[in-house]
Amino acid sequence: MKKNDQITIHDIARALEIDSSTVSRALNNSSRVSEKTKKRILEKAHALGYQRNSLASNLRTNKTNTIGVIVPRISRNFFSNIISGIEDAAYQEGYNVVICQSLESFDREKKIMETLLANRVDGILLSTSMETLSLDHLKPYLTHGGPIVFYDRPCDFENCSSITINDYKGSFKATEHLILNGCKDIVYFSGPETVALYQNRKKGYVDALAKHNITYRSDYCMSSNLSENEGIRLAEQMLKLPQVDGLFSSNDTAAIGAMKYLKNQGVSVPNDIAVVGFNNHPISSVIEPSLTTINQPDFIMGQLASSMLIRQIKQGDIGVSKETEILDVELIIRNSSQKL
Amino acid sequence: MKKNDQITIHDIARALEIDSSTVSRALNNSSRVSEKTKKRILEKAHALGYQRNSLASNLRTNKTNTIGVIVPRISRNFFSNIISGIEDAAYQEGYNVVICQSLESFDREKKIMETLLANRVDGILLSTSMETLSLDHLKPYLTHGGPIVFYDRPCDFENCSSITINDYKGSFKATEHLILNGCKDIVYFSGPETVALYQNRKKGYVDALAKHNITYRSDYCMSSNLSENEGIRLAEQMLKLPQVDGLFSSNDTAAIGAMKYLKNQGVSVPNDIAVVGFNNHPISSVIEPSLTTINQPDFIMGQLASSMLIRQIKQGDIGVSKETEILDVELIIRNSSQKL
DNA sequence: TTGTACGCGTTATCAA
DNA sequence: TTGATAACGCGTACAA
Repeated sequence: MKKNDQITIHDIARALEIDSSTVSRALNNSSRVSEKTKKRILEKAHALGYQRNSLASNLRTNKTNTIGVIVPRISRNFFSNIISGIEDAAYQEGYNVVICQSLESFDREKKIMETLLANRVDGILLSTSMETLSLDHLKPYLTHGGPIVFYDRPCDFENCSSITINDYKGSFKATEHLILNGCKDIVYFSGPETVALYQNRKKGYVDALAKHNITYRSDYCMSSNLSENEGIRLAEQMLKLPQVDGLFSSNDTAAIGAMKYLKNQGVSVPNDIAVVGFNNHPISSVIEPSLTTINQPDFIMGQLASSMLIRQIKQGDIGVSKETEILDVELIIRNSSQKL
Repeated sequence: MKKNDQITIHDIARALEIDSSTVSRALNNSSRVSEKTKKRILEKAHALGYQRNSLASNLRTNKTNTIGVIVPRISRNFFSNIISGIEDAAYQEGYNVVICQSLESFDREKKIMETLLANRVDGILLSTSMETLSLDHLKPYLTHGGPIVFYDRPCDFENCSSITINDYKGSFKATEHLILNGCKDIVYFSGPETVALYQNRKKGYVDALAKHNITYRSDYCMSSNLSENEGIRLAEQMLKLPQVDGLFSSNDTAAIGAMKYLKNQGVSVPNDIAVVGFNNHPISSVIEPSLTTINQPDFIMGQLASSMLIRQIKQGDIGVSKETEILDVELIIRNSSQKL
């Protein structure tokens, strides 16, 4: 377990009585080395147990072949599917992926940005934390690092591209679905309204009500961090309202908490209160009644974000034009929303 | 978005008409620099927008302050909880974490090992892929890199420590629980029996039967990759057996697939067939009937693995003695296993 | 096709 | 307390 026995290209060169630059070229499969010496070098490298030092190589070339991913929380099913998509595309392009969790903390996000810049990743995929209100902490990376592409949580910053899902439309569809199923008094669970994504979702809810001539009442709109416990708490609060026949939660987790509470209280879903969630979390198909929800193309979003970023990295400084891709969503109708 | 405008310690040195080595010392908060010049340097560094280049530093010091984590699949709840634990402990020690997915592929695992070695991570946390039968691909890293600690999936290799959960005991408890609830003909869903972890779980099942004088029948033991679909398939197969009154699945996912199938076929859980799973997956508490299962301390296992590895990294070559920690598990009794 | 010579940005060593 | 110099391992412009 000593660390001093590193074999370098110079060791190979010495053993073969050639120059290290030739070894370097051979190991990078350059065409400027004869097949014969290339073969000799590769054999000797293997025999000596040579292991390339990417640190040195990256320092020299000023590239790391690595993209950084900042994700609010890995353990959320939605994000781990995105990560799988990101890795899938990156892997095919020969890029490594470094994953960092902000845990929804702005301070951690800032620190991560510094670390990624210090480690000279070639580009960054970013879904901002819920605490992130200003994006100034991205400037050093954009100046000295590389491109940043936002995913999932929409942001508008300098020339950064973004790829998100159509939160507005999903929310609109979900709300309208409840209305078409006879709901008139629909409670809405919102996330933090400082976050653009939740502003969009709320707008979808409001506009769907408006389209069907239902008055928006602010006490029917409840904000939280959308955890399961908050879902329970808000459901309790909801039952205190004069009339409620529908609930649209802007994520499944809170919807599930609410459903558990309602079941507990003997309130029938969907007959007393119809429920629609957002995310298509695996639990939504298992819970009883199964939860109507909005499916987002998470894996695909990851793939697209990854390849968009890598394309921009390869383009270099020139021609990086701001792209904005918005992916379509799908209403998945199950049992929680259809009154008998 | 140009990359040539990197400010280095030399730029700072030049601006201040001092030597770059002093700048380096100041930036590393060395005590061998006067407070006065330290302050001047830090201010100038900030003014110029200096961003440390870790690549160069790591190359020079031959340390990266980074640990690599190889995980079969991030999107499995169990593993993402482990990762959270790993990051939590690493973060506190000031280490960065690089997460890589093998996707249960031996080839990818091999490739990842090479990448991590090339990038000179200081140590590796490894949960081997299901395809991994030989561990020879770890040798280069152990020779030229640093320590490896196995987590979750037990492995015995050279002087590598490991931290796992007590699969045998969990499995024994689960099986005995079924027996004590009146089951005599208990089907067992095993994972690939080439994997040590599943060997241990199987042994727990077999021994529990033996303790209660129930004959083990090999046709009651069914192997698969334990996906939900495999759970469905095996459940179908299970119903063809002469007598079955219990099912112990070595993970929740397959148990859930089976429960869905049984419900579909009008077989009552737990009255006709009692079911116990393994993992305490979030779905297990939501499905109806709720699933009795084995809870594993995933987050804690991650924390422990992380701090064990970092301790070994700090110790260096000397004194790395092989440690083997086995964490206890807990039977969580719910409704799927208690006959009325 | 191969060799020479130097630089990437940082830090360790030695001397002042 | 600071400076001068070399070295980490690799890649590349240039020359041969």
